[in-house]
Amino acid sequence: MPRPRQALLTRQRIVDTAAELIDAEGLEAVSTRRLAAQLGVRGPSLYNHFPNKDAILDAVADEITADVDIDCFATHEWPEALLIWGRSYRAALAAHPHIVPHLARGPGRRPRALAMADAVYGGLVRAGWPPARATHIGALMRYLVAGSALGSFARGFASDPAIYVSSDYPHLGQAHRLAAHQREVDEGAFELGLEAVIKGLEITYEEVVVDTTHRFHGTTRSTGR
Amino acid sequence: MPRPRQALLTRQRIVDTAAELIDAEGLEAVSTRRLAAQLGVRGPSLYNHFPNKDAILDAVADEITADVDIDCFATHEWPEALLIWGRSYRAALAAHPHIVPHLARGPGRRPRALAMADAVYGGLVRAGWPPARATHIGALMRYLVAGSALGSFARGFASDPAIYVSSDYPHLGQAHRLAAHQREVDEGAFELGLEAVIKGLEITYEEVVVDTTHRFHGTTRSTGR
DNA sequence: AGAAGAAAACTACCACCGTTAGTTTATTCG
DNA sequence: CGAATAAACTAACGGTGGTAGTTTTCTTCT
Repeated sequence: MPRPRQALLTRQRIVDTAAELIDAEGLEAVSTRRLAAQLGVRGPSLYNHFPNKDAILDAVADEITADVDIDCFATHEWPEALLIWGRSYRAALAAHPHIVPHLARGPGRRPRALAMADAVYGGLVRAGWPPARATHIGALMRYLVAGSALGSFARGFASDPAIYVSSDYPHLGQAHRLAAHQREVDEGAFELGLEAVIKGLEITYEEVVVDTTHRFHGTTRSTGR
Repeated sequence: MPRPRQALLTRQRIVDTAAELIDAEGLEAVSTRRLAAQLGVRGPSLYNHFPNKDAILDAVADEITADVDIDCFATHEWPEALLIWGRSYRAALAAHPHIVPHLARGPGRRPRALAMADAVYGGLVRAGWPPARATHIGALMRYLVAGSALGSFARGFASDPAIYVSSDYPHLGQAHRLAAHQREVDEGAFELGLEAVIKGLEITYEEVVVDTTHRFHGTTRSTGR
């Protein structure tokens, strides 16, 4: 079957179908042939629209972060902006957790991720954070978001309860019951971490930014570590 | 070549060689044939010692976490124990960052990871943390450690500076210079996060544990969220 | 209108992947 | 000593990402 009168594929259709497949059967289930079959097409046809498989997954990842709220950095003070951004970022990834391992394999070409980094970095620097700290805060937030979104990784516990009867792990008898509600654990851990981090950063902000700027325009040396 | 007089392979030798290969060329470079070749052997021979490839990678991951300090939970107050554990955990993973994506693919059979979870959970509960909170704290710490150890993922920035000239990202001109020293960024972000989290948890601890226990043995209801 | 070129599907491969089956030989155990 | 086990091998299976080259359609330019 040569070029059809009406094109069978679109970048958008490929991305959407890939996302569905990932959500339904996980990242490993996505092979070029399998994805193509789902699209009623023959495998190599995908390469008319994407240079390789990674580019498809990058596009899926990029799409998923489309509606992360980054305007908040223009409309709110930095602590609240971090809260809003972090929660919407996490919600976006947690809705498609199977894509998260792909993020762990390199930066890729994801324009929206760059736009996000830009907004966060810009907002923090504008608020007075030193550039290096702004970068740290952005990275730190990504750790929390990605870690908690990826249940299967956050899950330090196996799904087989038989493991925990071993007396090698005397305290885990109750813990594995908690692990059964993994969604709640991840959500709770994220909220706990998010709030703790922002609390801690507000203290650091007073020391590093406010004191240094307003008091006597002094050296940053005194902030210690 | 049938069974040799002296066995060519050992579980330990396979694990060590796999770790070297991962460190030198990354996780994707490890195929059973390639690993076998490095061991002077023929691929399927590995299956005399491990049930499958994942088990080999699990063993590597487990070995790498061998000297994470978990005794600290027996010898220190919980905030300092978290600090010590977190830093040694991160150091262990950061020394072999290419293995981290494998951790993101499920719990696997890693006895040392379970022992670690047990020690952390036990230590926190012994210190008075409610079980659910102890689980959250353990998960939260793993987010920070894994995220910061995996530079290539934490790196929200591509290595190609040409991307950042685009006016779509007005604030990233300086940021990508920081991204060049990715090791330092990850280390800085981790330290910032670790200290902020512990600060924040100490506040929460006062509210949730000390107040509830010592004041009037009240209900836990008042701690809110 | 007609020629030229790009685009989008295809078939046929390629090298590689993880894994299984079955073979041969050496070691170990009863 | 015989039997069972263990550790290497060869051969092969189905699947993978990706390339080359073919055919036909659509678009664009003169």
